[in-house]
Amino acid sequence: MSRPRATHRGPRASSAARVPGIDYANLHAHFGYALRRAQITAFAAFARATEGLAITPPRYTALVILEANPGISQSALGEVLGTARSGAMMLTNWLVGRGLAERRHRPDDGRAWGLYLTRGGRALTARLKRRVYEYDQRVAARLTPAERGTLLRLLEKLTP
Amino acid sequence: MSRPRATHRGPRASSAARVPGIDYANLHAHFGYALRRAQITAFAAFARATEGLAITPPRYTALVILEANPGISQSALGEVLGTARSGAMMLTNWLVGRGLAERRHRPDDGRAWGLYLTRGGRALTARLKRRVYEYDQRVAARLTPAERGTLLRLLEKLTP
DNA sequence: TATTGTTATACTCTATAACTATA
DNA sequence: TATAGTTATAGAGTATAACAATA
Repeated sequence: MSRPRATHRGPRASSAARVPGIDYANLHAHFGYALRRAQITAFAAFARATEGLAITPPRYTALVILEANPGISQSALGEVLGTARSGAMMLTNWLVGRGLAERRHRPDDGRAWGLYLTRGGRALTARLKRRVYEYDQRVAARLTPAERGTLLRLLEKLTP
Repeated sequence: MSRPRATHRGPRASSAARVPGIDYANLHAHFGYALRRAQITAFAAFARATEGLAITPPRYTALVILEANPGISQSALGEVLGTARSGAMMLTNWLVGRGLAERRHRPDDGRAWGLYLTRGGRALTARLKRRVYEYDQRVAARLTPAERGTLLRLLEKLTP
């Protein structure tokens, strides 16, 4: 996925700390392992930022993408999220059911929907963006400003 | 989780590439998003490294932990993996069912098991470690040696 | 023939809670 | 009373496959 495809059920308490007395061998020298641990930390921050709002990472991504790409089709949304069409549909159903997004028929293509945020969806998205950004920066606060830029650059370089 | 807790079902085809024509807003400036994309790349490499072996990240972690901590209890293993006791049990059942690990009664505590790799488990673990390391390095090859060290250091610093 | 959306189904992983046996 | 292991159950998330409508 491009595509943050999350398996994430909402707030989780787990931390990424090492268990004392355990020999981790060379696990921590692996990028896959180190990335996973860091991601758990970032997930925990996301969960706190969206507490009580039933927003998961893919839902958040969908809101941001819909805001920036009004009229996008369900298939394209699924492609961005890296999920199958059926998954994009259930996600869209959830957004529509909450009154956050709506489907509009496309004049040019009778098969596809155009997806749009509702007023409530735009309001929630704006609020979420502030909160998620705030908690993201709180995680990043463990690094110096220079280190933050370096980390983002290296992560981007790692990803094709 | 500490704890690489994977939701990962084996080889997955998804890539982490951007979809052309889509406005991603400032998603890529978020550490949570960037970490997730990088992790997807690392997962894909892990899947290739373990192709056909039915090894998932938590299973791999369990093998490495059992190798380095012979006699560890199921509860401790669950704590390392960041999963509930029931999850540690199912994972252990899987390893035992494949003949990779065995439970031995502890002389000092009648409640707990001591977990040990079998000879086959040790052989598979040794093989997996080489392969996973190889693919991990292949991902890291997109970075210079200096950048690799920097990335690991920054990821470690990000994680409490 | 290919594509969009839809529905149904199954599978994996995980969590919770209740139970037992030991401590 | 607390802990290790076990079992059963439920839930979220995802994938696959088949179908109808449209291109």
